[in-house]
Amino acid sequence: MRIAKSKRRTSYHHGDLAAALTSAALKLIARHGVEGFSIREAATLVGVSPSAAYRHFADKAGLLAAVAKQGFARLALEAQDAMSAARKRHRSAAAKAVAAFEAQGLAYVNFAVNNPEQFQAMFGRYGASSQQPVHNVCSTDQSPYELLKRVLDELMFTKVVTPAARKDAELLAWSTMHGLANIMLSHSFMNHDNVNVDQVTLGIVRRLLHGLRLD
Amino acid sequence: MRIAKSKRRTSYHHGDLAAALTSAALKLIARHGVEGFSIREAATLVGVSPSAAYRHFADKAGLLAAVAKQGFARLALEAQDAMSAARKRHRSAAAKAVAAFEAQGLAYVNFAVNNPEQFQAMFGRYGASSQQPVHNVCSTDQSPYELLKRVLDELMFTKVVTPAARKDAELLAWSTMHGLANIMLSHSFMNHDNVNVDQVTLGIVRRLLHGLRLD
DNA sequence: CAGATATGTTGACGTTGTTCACATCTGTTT
DNA sequence: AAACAGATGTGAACAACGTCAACATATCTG
Repeated sequence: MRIAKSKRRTSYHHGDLAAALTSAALKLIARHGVEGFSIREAATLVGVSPSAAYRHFADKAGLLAAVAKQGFARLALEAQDAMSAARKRHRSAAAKAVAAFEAQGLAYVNFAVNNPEQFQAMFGRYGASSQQPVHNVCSTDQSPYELLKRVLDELMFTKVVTPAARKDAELLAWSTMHGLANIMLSHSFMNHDNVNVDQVTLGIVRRLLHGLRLD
Repeated sequence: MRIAKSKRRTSYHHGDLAAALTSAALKLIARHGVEGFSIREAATLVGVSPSAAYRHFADKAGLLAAVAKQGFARLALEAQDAMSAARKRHRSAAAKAVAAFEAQGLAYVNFAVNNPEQFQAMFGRYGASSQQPVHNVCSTDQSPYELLKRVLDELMFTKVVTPAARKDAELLAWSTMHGLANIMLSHSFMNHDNVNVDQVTLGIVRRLLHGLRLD
């Protein structure tokens, strides 16, 4: 793993090393993958000695957790944008809810496909989330699971369902979306070279929606 | 990472180092996780010098791929056993198909929950499957995706559906099962301490089955 | 201005993946 | 049986890694 050239800086102190390191980490993760990432390379890229990183992060996992955190924030933002845009295209509350649900699924899968390595840092076993509880790495209002729960509520607000059935519906929807996202970027058991991600995703989301009818 | 004591052996040659190494790797992966696994520790555990491993595997990823391969074989076996047992409990072909589908889902999720690290080696980005095409690591008749396709065929053999709809159904089912398995072992966005894995899984599988109606 | 605190550097330790030259065993050919 | 070739294991080495302790320097607070 060749180490890239270092930037120079004039002052002894960096200014915002923590942010610079997470952003460098994001770049490097995108390049060599999460497992190929090294704290030393990130430090060198930022133009700082490797041990400087330890003033801002407990260890390698800590840095990766910061990358994951950033990812959750961005995903929540993108999903919410997509949802509110989708809602604007319809009049009735029911149609709005359906459109929002579809938009959320599309946003989720697209995020995974377009940022596979960050997605891996967010959900993978290596970097974050699974060694530590998710709350350390993702606030409640950015949790994709919470987001999905909310749009599901919107979708079923008229129906009267038992709490258990609601919980089942949540888990089913979350499983399907999470599974689809993982499959889309795993390059396993699929040849999605000639595949339109949006189209396939929308197909699955609609079928899921259809299956979610709680009757 | 402390290295365990080594076994002794009498002869210069080992006999079946490849198998011994994969089995040691499986043990160690179960202990420290995939990312904490080292080829040196496996070699030491088997009682052999680290470089000996390179006579049997190209590199670390190669060894992990072997572990993954073993996992696919075992999963296929368990799933098929569970399916044929389930089929025996019913008379009509339709009921058999439904029972087999349920059994397959249960087997899949249970395998993931009971062998989380091997599951990770099979599907994770680190060890295998994603750097190399799956065929290197899992033969067609052991592919969980193929298995699921077959049981889906059985399930829908009466219905006439377009190939596109069938493909959609396959992807939906595969996404849901794979997603559920991942969620079950991610300890994220769920507190499944007081959770009966079989019961929850069966609930999801039945709901999926319900959503799969191709009308 | 002075001390305290935050931040960055240097150098080191132990571990890792991997390779190369060498040793030893096994099987085949003469 | 002797000689050889191929397969398999060893030992020492290399560069890179995560992490830490001792030290240096900048910034903040009084």
